[in-house]
Amino acid sequence: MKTRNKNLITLEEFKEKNYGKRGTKERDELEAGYENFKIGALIYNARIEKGMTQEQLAEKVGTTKSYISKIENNIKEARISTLQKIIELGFGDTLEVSVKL
Amino acid sequence: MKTRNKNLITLEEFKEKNYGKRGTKERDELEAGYENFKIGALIYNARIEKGMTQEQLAEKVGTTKSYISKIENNIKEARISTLQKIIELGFGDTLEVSVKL
DNA sequence: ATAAAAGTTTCTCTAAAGTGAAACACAAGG
DNA sequence: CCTTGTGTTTCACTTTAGAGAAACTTTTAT
Repeated sequence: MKTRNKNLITLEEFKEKNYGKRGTKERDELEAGYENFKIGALIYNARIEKGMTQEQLAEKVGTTKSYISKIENNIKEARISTLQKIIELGFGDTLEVSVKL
Repeated sequence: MKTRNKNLITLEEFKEKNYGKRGTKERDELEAGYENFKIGALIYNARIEKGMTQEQLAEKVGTTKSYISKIENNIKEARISTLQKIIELGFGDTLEVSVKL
C-alpha cells in the first residue's frame, strides 16, 4: 500500500511556495505570462496525481530527477518534444496542441 | 481584394513535398514520431488559413521569416513559449496544452 | 536522534534554439 | 526579358536546453 508522501502538497500550495500568494502582483504577472509557468505546475500536478516521485518520472522519461525538478520549477523550459516525452512516456497520456482557425 | 498566392499549397501537398507521399515508410515514421513534425505543419496550416506570409507572421511574433521557415519545415524545434508566441501574437489564438488525469 | 527518501541546487559539458543578415531559388506578372 | 514577392538556405553568433553527477536541504519514517 502506497502511503501518500507528505512532501506532496496541493498545486495551490506549490504555486504559493514558488510564486507567492494568489492576488499578489508578482503572482498575477506570472500567471498572465508565458506557458512555462503553467507547464511546470502542469507536470507537477500530473505527477502528484499519479503518485510518482521525480525520480520515478525521470526514469520513465529517460532523464534525471534534477532535470524534472528544474522543469517543475520553471528553471528550464522544455521543448515541445521533451514535453511530449514527459506526458507520453511519463504519464501514458497524449500531448495535444491546437490552434483554432 | 487579397488574391491568393499560388505559392500557397495545401497541407497535404506541403507534407508530400517535404516528407514524401502518404503511406510510404518514411512518411509514416515521421507521422508517428514526436510533435515537431506536426508543429511545423500546424503553423504552416494556420498561417495559410489566415492568409499570411512568413514575413507577416514573423513581424507579428517578433522574429524573422527565416526562423518561421525553419519552424515550418521542422529544421528547428520551438520551445513551448516560442510556440505560444507564434500562436498568440501571430494568430491571435490561445495555446492549449493538456494532460488528462 | 538518526537514517532514508525526496527534492533542490550547483557544476560542467554539448547540442540545439534563437537572432540577424544576406544570398539564393523560384514562380507570377508586367 | 526584368522585377517583385515569397520562401529557403547558409553563415556567424549568443543563449539556453538537455545530460549527468554530486553535494546539499528538507521531509518522512524508524
